[in-house]
Amino acid sequence: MGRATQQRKLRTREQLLAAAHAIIVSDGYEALRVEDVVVNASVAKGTFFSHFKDKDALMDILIGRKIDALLDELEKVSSFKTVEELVENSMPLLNFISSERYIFDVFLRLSGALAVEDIGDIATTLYRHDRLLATQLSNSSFRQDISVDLLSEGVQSFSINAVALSFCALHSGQDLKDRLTVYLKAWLCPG
Amino acid sequence: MGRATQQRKLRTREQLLAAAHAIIVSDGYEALRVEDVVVNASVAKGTFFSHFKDKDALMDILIGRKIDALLDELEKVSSFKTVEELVENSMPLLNFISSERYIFDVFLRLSGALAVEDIGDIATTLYRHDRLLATQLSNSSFRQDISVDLLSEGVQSFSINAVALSFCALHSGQDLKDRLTVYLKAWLCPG
Amino acid sequence: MGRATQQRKLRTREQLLAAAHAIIVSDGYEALRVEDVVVNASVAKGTFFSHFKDKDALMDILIGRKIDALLDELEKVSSFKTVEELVENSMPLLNFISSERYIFDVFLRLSGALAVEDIGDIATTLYRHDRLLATQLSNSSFRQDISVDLLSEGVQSFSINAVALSFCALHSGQDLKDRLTVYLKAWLCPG
Amino acid sequence: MGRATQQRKLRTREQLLAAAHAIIVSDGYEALRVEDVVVNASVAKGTFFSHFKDKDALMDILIGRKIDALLDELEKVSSFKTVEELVENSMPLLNFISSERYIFDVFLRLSGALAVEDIGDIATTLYRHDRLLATQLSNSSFRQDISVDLLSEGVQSFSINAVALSFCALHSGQDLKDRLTVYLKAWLCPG
DNA sequence: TATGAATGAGCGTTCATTCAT
DNA sequence: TATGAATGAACGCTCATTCAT
Repeated sequence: MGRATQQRKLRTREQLLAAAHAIIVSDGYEALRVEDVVVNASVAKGTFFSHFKDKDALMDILIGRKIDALLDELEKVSSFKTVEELVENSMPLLNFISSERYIFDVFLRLSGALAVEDIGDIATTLYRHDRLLATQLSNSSFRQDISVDLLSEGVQSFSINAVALSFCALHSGQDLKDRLTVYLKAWLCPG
Repeated sequence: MGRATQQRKLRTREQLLAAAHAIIVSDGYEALRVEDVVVNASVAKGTFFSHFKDKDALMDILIGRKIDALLDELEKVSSFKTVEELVENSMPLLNFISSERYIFDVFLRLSGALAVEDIGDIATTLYRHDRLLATQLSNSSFRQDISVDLLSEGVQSFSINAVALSFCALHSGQDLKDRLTVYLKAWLCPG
Repeated sequence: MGRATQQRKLRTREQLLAAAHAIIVSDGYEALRVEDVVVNASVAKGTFFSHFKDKDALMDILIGRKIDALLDELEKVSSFKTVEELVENSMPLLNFISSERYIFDVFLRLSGALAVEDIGDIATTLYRHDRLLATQLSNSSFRQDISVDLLSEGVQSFSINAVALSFCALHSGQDLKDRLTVYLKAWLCPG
Repeated sequence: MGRATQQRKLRTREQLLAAAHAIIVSDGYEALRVEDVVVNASVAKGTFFSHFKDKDALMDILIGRKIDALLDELEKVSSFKTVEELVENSMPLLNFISSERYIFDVFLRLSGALAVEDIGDIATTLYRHDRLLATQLSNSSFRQDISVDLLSEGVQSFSINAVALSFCALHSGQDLKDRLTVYLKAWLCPG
């Protein structure tokens, strides 16, 4: 593949990603249609599939990019002094996940794939999240009777549960935070 | 509405449910087609939609019934002496939920609706599950520093997480059980 | 059938007609659904069909009533001095017919049935229209070289054509009148 | 769009039209089912709707083609010496229009759209009919006191009326012709 | 690599009408 | 007479994905 061809390919790919991003910003992830993406990118339908394995692959990249940006922020904190601090720092990510059912489903679907490398970019991102959380918890002084990995899995379990409950019309955004705080206090500082 | 007419409607409804149940037993939930249901029930397609809002509504009822049956079993136990006993008794339900991605999705979607009456039968069922678990935990002697409701929500969080992980090809059924045991020991008997 | 029963039947019938009329007034003929009629009349679906052969029968009555009222007005004129006068007097009826495609279709469908008695109320009404027009024309002094019946059929042909053209978005209500005037001058006063 | 692709699309379109035509020839327009068309054309259902907006759009094309063929015949005549000749030459088209209620309805619905280009092929065809008739009449020597366009519209009005009446069970095909002859003599040769 | 026509299974809907009670 | 559950044949549509050029 010549240099020019390579550049063209890259440009097309970015056009597709940009078009998809624009749609998501205005209409949400759920509403994204391959048809619209290719039209907005001024590219043929088939071209889409020569750049991305399938629609999910595109979604993973888009969601992965977003989460990566959020993790960049989260990474600035090396440890948590209190549960409140942990919750506070988790909110941007959780708010994103709870912003749309579609995102939550992707997240949940792939969070079971933590240790699997070949699933794609988003799995890497989620793995990064898992490791980051474990590291931060190991630098913090919560309960010491269980492994950091277990501690981390617990935090994730409660986070997911809190987000799931937030999809019920009765639970507002504030609820998510309060609920998670209660959960994590009981989990991280028992007794 | 005359008594006879009422009975007729009920009968048709049961025919529909029975036909759907038969399909699910042999081919799974995912494979259920409205077309097949009405043919097997010897009923017109229009009739289906006068009984159920859409296919999902039927699915909810079917899944709800199945869970109800499992809860009937679970209800025979009034308390758990050990985490192992709790896990052991939870397995039938968890195995069902993890038996098909479709079921898990329905379960997760509706488990956010606890205590909401107007969502339909399955919400009632999930509420029943929540209450049953809380009662059983209150009769058991696990950690006493937090409310029974919180204890119950934690159990559910970990259960869902364990099931979610079980959908990753790497984790087998045995894993689900072991993983949950580890989780719940850390949750129910900290320190 | 007892007197009381008879009265009840009549009352139900009027309830149905009233309910239908209300729907038509607010949503038009096209939008009328048997379902809505029976609900508004607080009557069962089947009852509708014991009062009217089918939905069309109801429509015919409703449209027939409306046309009859218009003919009552038209009847006050015994002859036309000019084409303009004929057109002017025809407009209420033509405006009604052109007010909705549905009405036009019914009108056209049944206007072929002029001499047939057993088609229903509306046929009688259309027959009345035909006779009325013929009488009025015979009292007028338009071309005398052809029979009054033929003269009348021509007027009706042109009227229908003018209404048909009015359904094209390009032709407004005023057009209908102007167009018809040109037609009828050429038809009624040739040479 | 590549030449080959373009040809392929055209070929598919013709397959669809051919399949539909075959059905119509054997069973009539009324009996045409989209399902049957796609099966006979060995094409997916989705393909149908990417070629035609809906079933009606296909019907319009088919009816338009048929009328076009009839107009090709009619075009061979440049003028009419007598009303009988005009009627005689009009019969193929009128017989087609009166052969099925469905066709008449389409014809009537669209004949209001004369001179409107964007309605579709059939409108173009009807426009062609209108122009052809006007030209033929202008070459003939019927009444000269009115414009050729008006003369033509009158012929069409009477034709439509004659066809409409032919749908009444009482009027046979012969009637249509006779009736039209009477109408047109009075219209074209008054006095 | 790019193109875009074609795929295809199934859902939800419509709604006048019938018929057993 | 009144009831209302049941009928049933299409239609339109969805939309990610494939494949021949």
